[in-house]
Amino acid sequence: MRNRSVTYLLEATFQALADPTRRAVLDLLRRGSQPAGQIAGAFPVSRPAISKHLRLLRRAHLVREHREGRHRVYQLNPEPLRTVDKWLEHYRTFWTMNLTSLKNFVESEYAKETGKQSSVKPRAKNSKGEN
Amino acid sequence: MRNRSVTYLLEATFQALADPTRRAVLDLLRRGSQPAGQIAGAFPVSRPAISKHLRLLRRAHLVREHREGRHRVYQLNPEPLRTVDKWLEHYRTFWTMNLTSLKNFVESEYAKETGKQSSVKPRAKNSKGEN
DNA sequence: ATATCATGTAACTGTATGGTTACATGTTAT
DNA sequence: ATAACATGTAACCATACAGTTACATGATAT
Repeated sequence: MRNRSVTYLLEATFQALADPTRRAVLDLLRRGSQPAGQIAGAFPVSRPAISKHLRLLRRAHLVREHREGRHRVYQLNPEPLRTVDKWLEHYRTFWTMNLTSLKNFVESEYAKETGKQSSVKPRAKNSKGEN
Repeated sequence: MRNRSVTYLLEATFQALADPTRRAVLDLLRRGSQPAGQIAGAFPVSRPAISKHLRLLRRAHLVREHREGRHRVYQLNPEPLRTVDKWLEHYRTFWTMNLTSLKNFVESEYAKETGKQSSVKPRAKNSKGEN
């Protein structure tokens, strides 16, 4: 379903972005569309290797391809990156928060859930001996 | 420095984010730190499987771990996601640009239909045959 | 000391990835 | 038709990973 689609899209996208060569291909395509051979020429690996990278990028819909004579021109499609951006949204609040207050927040949440005292700050344990 | 390079960090991060279970773990930790066992309890896979996921998340520095008695409490570390956010920046302009061109496209279509002038310059076709 | 709990690691399996070279397919030029 | 070009795919190899079960380690409680 939709939820499944987003999950799958994110999976394919992150997977595609995990490889430095593929990220470099995207960076390259930011400057403009290019045929496969020209893309391959920009990297120190074999042409078939790039062909396979392009396949993964296609699978993630990060690039589109159209034929132009005997060339296959690849074009950047930023759409999936927007999905990544949206996914990041949940976490953005975390780093805008001051790191110290984040730490406190997280630890107090843990304390609430477990009823246990977090080991960091307060030493006021009950009658138990410390150290 | 342990921070080899942004490239390496991005690689480990995207790699870690590629798995839906690991993303779910992060989503869980957004609510608060938890010991490994409790995290594992939230998923339908075996505990060692989660343990390995946590190892990858650790490698990407997406979580931190500290011992608390016989528990190992895992805490979200959003820092690498900030790096991802920064990486996305290059592409963000891209999709806002796409939205802009889409807007222009829609407006020009509207103009064609109504004969109204829009902000998009009318294409002066050359002598080439048009159908 | 011993049992129990919490957790990581080893060993193993099946699958995917990243790389290579060799080959197939389709397009353009002669 | 044929040669040359652009590109993808197959076959193969090594490595990584996601999952499993069995085992090792370390902390608590008795």
